[in-house]
Amino acid sequence: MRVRFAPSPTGHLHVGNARTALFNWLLARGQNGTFILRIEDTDLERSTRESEQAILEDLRWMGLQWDEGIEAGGAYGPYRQTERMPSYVDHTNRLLDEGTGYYCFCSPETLDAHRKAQLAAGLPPKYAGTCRGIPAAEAARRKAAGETPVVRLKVPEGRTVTFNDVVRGEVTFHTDVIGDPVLVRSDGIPAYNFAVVIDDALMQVTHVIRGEDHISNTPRQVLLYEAFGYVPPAFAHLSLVMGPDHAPLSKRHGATSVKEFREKGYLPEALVNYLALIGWSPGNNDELLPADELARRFRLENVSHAAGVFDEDKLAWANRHYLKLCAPDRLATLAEPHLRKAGQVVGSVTPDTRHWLESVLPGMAASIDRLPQLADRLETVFAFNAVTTMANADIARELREPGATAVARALAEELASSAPLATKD
RNA sequence: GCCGCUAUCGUCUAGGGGUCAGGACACCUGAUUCUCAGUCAGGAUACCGGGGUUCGAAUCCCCGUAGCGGUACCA
Repeated sequence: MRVRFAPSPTGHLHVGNARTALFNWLLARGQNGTFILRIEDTDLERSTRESEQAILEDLRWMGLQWDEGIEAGGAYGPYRQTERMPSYVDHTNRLLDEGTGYYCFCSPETLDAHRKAQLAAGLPPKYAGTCRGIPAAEAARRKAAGETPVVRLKVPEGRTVTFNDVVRGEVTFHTDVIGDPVLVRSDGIPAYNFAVVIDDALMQVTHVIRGEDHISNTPRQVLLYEAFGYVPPAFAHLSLVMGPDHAPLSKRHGATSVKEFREKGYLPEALVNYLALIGWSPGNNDELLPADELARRFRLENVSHAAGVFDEDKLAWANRHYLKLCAPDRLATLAEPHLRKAGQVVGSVTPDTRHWLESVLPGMAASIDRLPQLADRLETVFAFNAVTTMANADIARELREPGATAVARALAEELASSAPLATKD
């Protein structure tokens, strides 16, 4: 089994995409498969290396190691689409030679006018097929004369395309509602539908697990597999992650990227566990399980068909759970940037400070939702003022009770007999 | 508009022809000799609507409705 996650490097990793990556990873890990990471950077205007790096960093942070792909290498590279042009050119020529692909010289304006007219007439706005019949010789002459055509796929008329979706079952589309898709743009860069098919086929991907937004593209892709004589992989379309209002989760709902959740102080294992619970259940009424156990139980067939609402409260609940399991030294490491941000840690951390943090943080971590709240807890220690505290009548009365005095005395003795804290700063 | 996908508590879900429709988050109540958090014990809340099939439908079928996706030289 070979699966892949193929993000476009056009921004940070959205939790919805992170979930898609996770489901791929879970399947690969659980079934002893190979998890491939491919970068789909054919949108030249929006793709950046910075985004690519950010996505890689987020995936690593979540612990979703890939076996093959960008930076990891492998026998099916390169793993960045813009570096795979020779394959695309080769496949374009095959289609052109066979006549299943053809040059289209229609201008964007013409296309746009036609689309609007179709819409106005209440018809599906598909490409009219104007350039389907242009002879090869004429196309060659026009190209030589400087025109820059796109290459389209000739979608067969009057038939049906069916594929079996692992999560949804059989899905059928009629080719009459599919316009001839653009395979190669006028600048020679392949379009999504074309590049994915070639890459997935050449990389021997066996299961294409991706977002539901690609379900309508699938028949076009199946047609391409047919045109090339390749065996289509199994498809599995995951429903989308929504906001509380059932609109796709976006910035206006608050945090949406893995990076933001990391900065808000969620542990990677909490995010991973929670994300796995949207649209899937480990069974047995279990919810909080380590990633390897999730992978062991994961079945694509059990993934929900319906979109799920992202619930940060439940994420926080998972985070509380993992915060309690967090080892002291790791907790100190994770907390440090947040304490630093709160001004509680300044300069380099001395072994004494480190030791103190490791001993005091775990107790506090038991009652917080997120890492930054550790600073709030610590604040009660740093900001304690005996004078103002005793000025509070209720507290003063409370502390004068016999029981309280005994406790205070015992604490003072305990403190006096233990090693003093470092006081040099 | 057209095509496609989807529909169990507020939310994530289990289940799936005969169940007290189960769990979790959130919420409410009580306990934990004050409070907060935690923890523990309880509680309230759901099968989108209408038709069919059937002895029996939340479950199967059809229609409707709603949400989402697509209908790009974005992916």
